[in-house]
Parts: sequence; structure tokens; C-alpha cells
Amino acid sequence: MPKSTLFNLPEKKRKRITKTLVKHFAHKPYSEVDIEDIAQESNVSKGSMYQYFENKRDMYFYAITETLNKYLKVIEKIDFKSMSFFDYIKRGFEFYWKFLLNDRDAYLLMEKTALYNDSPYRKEVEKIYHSKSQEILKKIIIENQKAGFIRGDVNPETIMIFIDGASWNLKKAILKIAQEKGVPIHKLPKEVIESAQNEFLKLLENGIATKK
Amino acid sequence: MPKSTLFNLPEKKRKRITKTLVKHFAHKPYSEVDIEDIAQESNVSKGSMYQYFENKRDMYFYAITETLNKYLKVIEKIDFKSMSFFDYIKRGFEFYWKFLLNDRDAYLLMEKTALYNDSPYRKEVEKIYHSKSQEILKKIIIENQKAGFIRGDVNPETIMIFIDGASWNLKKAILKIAQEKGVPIHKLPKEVIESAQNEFLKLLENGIATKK
DNA sequence: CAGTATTGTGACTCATAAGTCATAATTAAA
DNA sequence: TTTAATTATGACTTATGAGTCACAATACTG
Repeated sequence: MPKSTLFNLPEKKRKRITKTLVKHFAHKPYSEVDIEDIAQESNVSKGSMYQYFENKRDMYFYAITETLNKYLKVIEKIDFKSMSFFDYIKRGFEFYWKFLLNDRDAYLLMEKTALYNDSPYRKEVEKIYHSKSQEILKKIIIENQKAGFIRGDVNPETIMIFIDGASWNLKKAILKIAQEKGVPIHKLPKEVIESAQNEFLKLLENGIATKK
Repeated sequence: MPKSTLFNLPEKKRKRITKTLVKHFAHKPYSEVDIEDIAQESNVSKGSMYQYFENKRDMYFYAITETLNKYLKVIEKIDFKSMSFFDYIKRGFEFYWKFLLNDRDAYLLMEKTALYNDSPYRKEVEKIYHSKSQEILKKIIIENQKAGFIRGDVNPETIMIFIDGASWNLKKAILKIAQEKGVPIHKLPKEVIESAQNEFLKLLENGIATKK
């Protein structure tokens, strides 16, 4: 946990530091992140960083939880009770892209946390991601199973894992398309994203098998 | 690429080194792997390691490609043209677990490379890994669309992405179960793995929506 | 078996970066 | 305005580990 000094800081300064932390941990493997760099980029001395945080690990976890919380705040605004599960997923994607456009680094850090994190703290980090992000999804699935929208003959945990995995891959794929075309995602034709999403939803809803 | 000296080595020695490399890169993040340790464990001096390889990166890529090739050799034996898609997936899982039991470290390295790899060479590595296994998968999907087993109204690329993501996550989840129970994966009751797989196939086949 | 070539070695260099700390600057309190 | 408390700083310490290299051991050759 960051020291209290961090929270005594003027808002602006703290945000600057947070942003830089997120950026650096999003773009480099843990061991290659240099606190000195972060300090400089935040217009703060390295010594100060150690006034605000216990150590590097502390900075890393702070960056991750801040990001995750920010994302959750967005996602939790969706009132899943007022819509079908598939609309919810659709809406979730929308919010997700918005989040991504607003703060690319935050997105990258989340992606890394969920997918490739290989820091010395991988297991701890995975636990945080699971409890914060996957649990919400699971809750909604259970809710929808009760309401009869989602099949009840499969473990909600499995469904959650299924969706989480597939949807991350979709996000990745869309980013890859953008990258290959050499355009930023927000310049990717809306149809491209929408059609990918719709196909994804079709598969999610009814599976890949041919229907008679 | 390793230097020629590596390949002049007696088979036994080279294998010992390879095995140690795989083990270390499988268990620790790239930056925490210490060449000195590897050298010692292989009964070789650190200096020698640098006779055989250009540098650390070289050792890493050698470990990875060796492992991948070994796995592909196994996977390519499956004659996927003669079976339905769902059998293929099932068979794929089987091979995967077998590989895991036979050569744990190799398995772990593959998993890490594909799932959490966060080395400075992540993107290069991803290219090597993904293209191969995804390509095979995509081919099979197209084949099965033609044969009428898989719906034809969705882009095969999307289906591939969907399956790839979901199934990786499933593997991850099974590993997590094992970990939570504190047992190694090969001691996990067969039913646990099988039921997870079956549920996965159900979702894949018919989707998550309630069927009337 | 002398001489040449190849391979093995580990002490050493060198760069890097985490974390500390004495001191300076700033702010708050009296 | 003086004093006390808090916060900022960056030079310094220290640990680490990649990569080198001069020399030793071993193998090859004629």
C-alpha cells in the first residue's frame, strides 16, 4: 500500500505520477521498468517516489488496482438487470472501447494483467484480476441463469471463463487488425468492429455448430 | 541462433543443457533467469554457455523453439481430415495433457510462452507461436464448414479467435483448480478435467443461450 | 610426441537499477 | 518571524548478473 504521503499530494501531482506508473508498467516487463525514469517523467525525484511508496512492488500494485478500479467504475454503470445478457455484453464492449480510447495505457496494463503478466508477482496479480473483474461477470451469469436466459446445465464458472477468454481474444484480434492497417483503433471503420462483435455474439449465443 | 559449438557437443551434454534451459525459462520470468545457475546445474561453466550461445536471448529462443518443435511434432501426427471438428478439439486436449505429463518443464514453458510471456521478446515470440497453432485450427474450421459441421454464416477467422481464446482460458482455469487444491495437474482427478472439457464443448457447440 | 587447434573456465569488468539517507527546501504552527 | 514539522532531493551504497578474456585443459594432426 502506498504511504499516506501519496494521498496528501495535490491531486494533479498524484495523477501525474499515477499516469506515468501505469504507462511504464503497461509497456515494459516489470524488471525493465526503471523508477528513475518514472520519477523524471513525473517531474519528481526518485527519492520522492520512495516517500510515496514502500518499494517498486508497491508502485506496481498501485498502478494495477487503480486501473482496474477505474475500469470497474465504468463497467458497473451498466444496469445489467434492465437488459438481456447479450445486450449487456454488447454494451460492455462499447464501454470497453470507450475506456480504451480514453486511456490507452490503462487498457494495455489491463490486458497485460489479464493475459500475459509474468512479473514476479504473477499469482497475486491474477488473484486481483479474478476477484475484481471475473467475479462481476460470474455474478451476472448466475443472475441470468436464474432468469432463464442462460443455460443452467453448465457451471457458471465455466461459462465465465469461456466468455472472458473468448472476448479477450476478440479484443486482441480487433487491435491486431487496426495495427496491421496501421490505423489507431478509433479510426477503424465502425463496421469492422461491429461486425466482429456481432459474429462473436452469435457464436456466444448459439455456438459454432450448424443449426438445423 | 546457437553457435556451431553447441551442435558439436556430445548429444548427452547438449540435452542436459537444453533441459536445464527449458526448466529455468519455464519457471522464472526472463529477467530472473541467471545463466550462472543454468551453467552450474548443467555441469558447465558460465563461460562455456557463451561459447555455445551468442547471449541470453539466444538461449531463450533456443529453449522456446526446441520446445515448440517437439510439441508440433506430436500435434502434427493427428490426422484432422479424418475427424469432425469436435473430435479434433477433444483430441487436441488429450495430446496437450499427455505432453504435460511426459515433459513437465517443456509444457510449462509452452504455456508460459503462449499465455503469460512478458519477456522483452514477447511480440517476436508470439509470432512464432500463434501463427503455427492458429493456422492449423483455422484450416480445420474451414474444412468443417465445407463439410457442414460448423456454421458457415460466421467468418472462420472469427471462429478461430473465439475458440482459441476460450480454450486457452479453459486450460488456465484447470491449472488454477489444480493449484487451489494444491495438487500437481497430473494428480487432478480425471473427472475434473473431463467434465470441464465437456462443458466447454457444450458451450462451444451450442452456445450459452437457453435452448427451447 | 611436438605442435596446433579447439574447447573449457571462472575471475573480472561493467552497466544497471533498487533502495537509503543526510541535507535542503517548503510549509505549518506558535 | 522564529521554530518545528513535513516533504523533496539526488548522490551514494549495494546487489546483481550479463558478457569478456586471458589462460588452462583437452583434442586433433602430421
